[in-house]
Amino acid sequence: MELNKNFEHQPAEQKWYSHWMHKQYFKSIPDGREPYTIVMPPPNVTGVLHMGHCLNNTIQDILVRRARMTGKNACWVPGTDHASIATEAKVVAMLRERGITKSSLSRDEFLSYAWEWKEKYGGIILQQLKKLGCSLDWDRTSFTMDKGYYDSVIKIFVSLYNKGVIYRGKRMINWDVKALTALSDEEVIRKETRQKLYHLKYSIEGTKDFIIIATVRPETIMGDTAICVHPEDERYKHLHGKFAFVPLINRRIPIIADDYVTMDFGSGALKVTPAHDINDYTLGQKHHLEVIDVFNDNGTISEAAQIYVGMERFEVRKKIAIELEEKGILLKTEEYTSEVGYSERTDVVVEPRLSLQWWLSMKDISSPALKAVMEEEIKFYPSKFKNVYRHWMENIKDWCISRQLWWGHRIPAWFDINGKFVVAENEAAAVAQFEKEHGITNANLKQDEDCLDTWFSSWLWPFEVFKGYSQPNNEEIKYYYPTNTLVTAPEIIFFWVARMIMAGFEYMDAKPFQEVYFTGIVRDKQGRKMSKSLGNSPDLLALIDLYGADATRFGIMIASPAGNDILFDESALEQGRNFNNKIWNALKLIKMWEGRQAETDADESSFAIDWFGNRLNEVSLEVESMMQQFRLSEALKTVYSLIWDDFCSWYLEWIKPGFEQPINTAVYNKTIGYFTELMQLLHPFMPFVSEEIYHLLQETNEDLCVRQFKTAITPDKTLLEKGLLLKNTISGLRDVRNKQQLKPKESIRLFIQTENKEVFQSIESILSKQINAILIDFTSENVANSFTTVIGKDKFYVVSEQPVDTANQKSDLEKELTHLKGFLLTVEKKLNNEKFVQNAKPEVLGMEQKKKADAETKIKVIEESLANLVN
RNA sequence: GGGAGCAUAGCUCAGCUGGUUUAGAGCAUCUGCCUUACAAGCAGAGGGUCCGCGGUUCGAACCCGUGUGCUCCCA
Repeated sequence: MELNKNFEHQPAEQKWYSHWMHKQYFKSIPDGREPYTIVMPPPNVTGVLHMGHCLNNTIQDILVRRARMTGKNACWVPGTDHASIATEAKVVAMLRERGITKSSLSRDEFLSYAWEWKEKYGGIILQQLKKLGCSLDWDRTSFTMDKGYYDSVIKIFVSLYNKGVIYRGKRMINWDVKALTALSDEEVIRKETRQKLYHLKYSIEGTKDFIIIATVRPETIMGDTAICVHPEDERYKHLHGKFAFVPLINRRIPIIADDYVTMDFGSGALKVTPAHDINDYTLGQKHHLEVIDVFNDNGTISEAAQIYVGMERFEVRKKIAIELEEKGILLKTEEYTSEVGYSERTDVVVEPRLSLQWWLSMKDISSPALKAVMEEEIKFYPSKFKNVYRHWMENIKDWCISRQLWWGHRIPAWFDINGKFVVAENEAAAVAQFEKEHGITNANLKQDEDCLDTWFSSWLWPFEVFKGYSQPNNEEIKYYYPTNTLVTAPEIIFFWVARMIMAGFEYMDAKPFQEVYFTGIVRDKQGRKMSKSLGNSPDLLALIDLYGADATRFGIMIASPAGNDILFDESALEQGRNFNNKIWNALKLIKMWEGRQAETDADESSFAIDWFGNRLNEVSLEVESMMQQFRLSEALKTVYSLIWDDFCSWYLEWIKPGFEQPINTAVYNKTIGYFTELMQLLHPFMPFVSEEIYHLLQETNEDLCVRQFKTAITPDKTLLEKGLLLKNTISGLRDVRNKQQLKPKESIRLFIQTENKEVFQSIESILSKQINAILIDFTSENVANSFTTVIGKDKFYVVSEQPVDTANQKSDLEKELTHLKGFLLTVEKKLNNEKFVQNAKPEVLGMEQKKKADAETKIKVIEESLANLVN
């Protein structure tokens, strides 16, 4: 069979993905096996695949594929999130392009556009995950606004309302003036922002005096309803209880005292604007101040402000500053940097605003969720996130769950014209409920216009994808729940992870997952977070096309320990592609032997075969343990090095027959077996190339994708050590050849001075092949005209046609001698320390004694060599 | 302002219970090789004040304190 020069990823990816699908390997139905379940964090329905998804889903696929190969019934559930704000924003933008404004549409009209958009573009991301090789059970694809899921969200709202956990309340919220909706605290991004601090004069009633106020928001002065000073501030004690006038509009406001004020910030006097600042609001409530809202929903100035009505807030900031300056009220401005909140979705400055919203009381519902993580009923990897989690859960605030949007789950509250309301699953139930609660029959009710926060639906994800709430105790929920592993970004630990845990305990009476693996954040080479605005996010599909899905998976996994950010570097993908090529070439080599087998003497290769078999067992066990600890990056590195170094660089070279010579059939078959096992180990990480090679190695109807791992046995330590000795000896002697500037084709004669003659005899044939020696013999004394080297405790004399470079050799030996003597000194220092001998554990003591003996032997051997050199 | 974390080779990171040959790997670098699987390769080599200072200990990259620098979260 003629093989291509390089592995061609594109045809292999297409062929194997559709083959796996055809065989329904990813499909899971409950059976007698132990389940292994992962629910995918649902991406936004309008999203496209980016680096974060790539990392996250590669990790999940590795875990799922490995589980599938170890006897588990693996079930990985895909799906998408309706993402109310993000999706609605996209639909609004799309409509704007067509010349349609949202306000000109009815709710139903808008929603039909939104659904049309969702059907057209929704779920592109799921198709992209197939390119990456993700082994998802596609029949289970869920969407947070599927009919059944939608109904469950509504029912849960009603249930929580009836339990008294959901309430309606006027609170200070974060208002997005562009999206025209409330935002939860988590949706607000704080950024250091350069601002100006304006110092303004407020005149004091009945005097010619004035008080100076420093503010970054002069456009809100029309909403001022007090001035506050610190009660102990000597500068202002005479003003307590007096009144001042708001500049420009001359409204009379009291001067109050409260120790909330920081005396040494600005002038020490604070303007209190309860409608537009959370702290001022609290202060206002304490002192019973009036609340004057000077903004409209969209961030323009309202009638209540009296001036600048209808103008945009930041425009007004500039204009009012000019007016205040002209009128002599603005004393000075300073540069000032502070943190300002921006909307995560629209990136506009968030306006604190008093608003009537729906709230979920978090205190009771959160306590089992906190306990479960603290007591490791749910384990976090890495565990440092436990602290973060605890800190948030212990200071948890009520959750604002209403959003002024249409795309989402509409709040099931029904109002009459007088503002009386009931909460019910549907209109008919509401009418009945209204009669019960308010004594009014056949009331004319209108449903709340608002939607629920997206996370109020996705917190049900781990059980509702199995209909655990809508069809309690069904076969699937009983089998798959609690799920096994959640793989997610630490950014959404509060948004989503914490709330899923709460919902799990509240509605399933059990945790939603056993363990959470937090991935890192993908950053670019300079350590910047990848984002659209920076344009530093590479086109993932282009990368997959170029390097292949396996190489992409390799590149993103090779340097990404759990919870650490990963610096994305395209050269890692290149390394992955080179790895593919390496494996491919190993296959080509073996394929060359396919038709060139004979019943020759296999003794020469027996050591290689025994050694590699043991090495394979050793690494299999290591990988298993790393996988259990979620050390995926290290596991991949280990497999990489097993294949590249141990298999290709050592094993294959050791068994390789001479030019055009046949290979022993038994050795050949053994090698095919080893290669197969290597591909199996690699498969979870790089599924396509491994499946392709598996099928090319030998004709089979089985697929690697579902091949079960055999149990690794404990390796033979002496054999492994012998392998190590062989490797070290070969490297050491190759170094001698290099230093002697011997060409590969120039052969040498080798004399070994050792106490372990039998060991070297058993590896002699491999050794001679690897260092191109025409003769290997043993000696008990110095060999004349040779280049001497000491490897471990053994001495090697290399005889070649080249003249021996004594000076070079001498300096090498001296360097080694200095090192050893220094080393011996530290060991002796320890051993001569009485306290060490008394306190150290016996095995440590023994080790030190062995170190000393070894070093002394080596020193002796080197000194002898040096003495011989002088002669 | 409050809290958490990080600092080890040029880069990315291991180093898990303090002792495992005076610190390991991959990538990059350098030297030599187009050796009949692979130049996307082979063989070999060099490269370190384990951030600074102080302490605990027979013994510290690891534990404690402190300083510096960076990152993240919360207000």
